[in-house]
Amino acid sequence: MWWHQHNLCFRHPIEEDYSSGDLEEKVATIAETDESAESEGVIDSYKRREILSRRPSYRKILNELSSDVPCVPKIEEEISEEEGTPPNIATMAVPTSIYQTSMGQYIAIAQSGTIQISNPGCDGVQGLQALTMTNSGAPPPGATIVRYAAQSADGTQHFFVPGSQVVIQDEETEFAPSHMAAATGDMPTYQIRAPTTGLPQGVVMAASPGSLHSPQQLAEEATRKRELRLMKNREAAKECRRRKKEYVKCLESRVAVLEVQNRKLIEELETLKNICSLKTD
DNA sequence: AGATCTAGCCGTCACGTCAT
DNA sequence: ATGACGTGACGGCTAGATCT
Repeated sequence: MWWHQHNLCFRHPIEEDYSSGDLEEKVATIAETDESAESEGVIDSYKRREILSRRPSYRKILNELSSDVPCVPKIEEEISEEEGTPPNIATMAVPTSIYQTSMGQYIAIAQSGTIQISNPGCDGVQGLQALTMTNSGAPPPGATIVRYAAQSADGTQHFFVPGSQVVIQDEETEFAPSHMAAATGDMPTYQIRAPTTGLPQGVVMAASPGSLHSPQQLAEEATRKRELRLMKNREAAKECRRRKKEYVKCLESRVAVLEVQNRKLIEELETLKNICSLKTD
């Protein structure tokens, strides 16, 4: 596979990643026809899809690179799989679930119901922020208001918690009673609710699939599932793009390093040549 | 100033891979 | 077999640059 070779090669994306002869032939054919097709403004997207599939994840590729070259940083694995509990969380209450947000923050949900948020970039307890669950209040039915002692608020954040629920940062504290918003000052409010983004905020689908009977309920369930899938895919796409950027940056830095090495080797060669010519004279 | 181009980002779809 | 996940492709949107 091309990323196993120790020489860097940038190729048209359509050419990437195919080592089997059959596929290479296909790729070559497609790559050639691609140009002509593009000139005609016609691209066989079906064939292209066929060729473009089976590409390993950027994480895999980059980690392959990093195993070859120690200076290449590895892309972080999911904390639940490889990294384990972040150190600044491990020192606190024993969590039952740990999640990572798209902002890189860790959320630990303890058995007691306590939610802890930590910023991986911060040291020790500084990066850990406590959440207080206040289930008894005026918030909409089914939604749990979570007060989050944030140190800095930078836009809306969605956190995923067990049971296909979502923790949603409410910048305007629109679902918190005004007196609560006043009491929390600048602290943003968070809600835990079902990910029904297509439905009005605060509406929670309570029915389980097994208890659905009417066509309307089935339709609602289907909509809910679709919304959930879209939301997850949205997040996945963001993460994928982030990894891709990281991957490209890594390749660029490798190019820079290899160019320097190449220059040095050329200089060395010239020096040796000069020495040889002097000796022969 | 308005039109056009370009690059970058995002959401969605389709599809392959992997784990269960 | 099936669901979750990762990623390429595509189209829409936007901001900045360039052209007329």
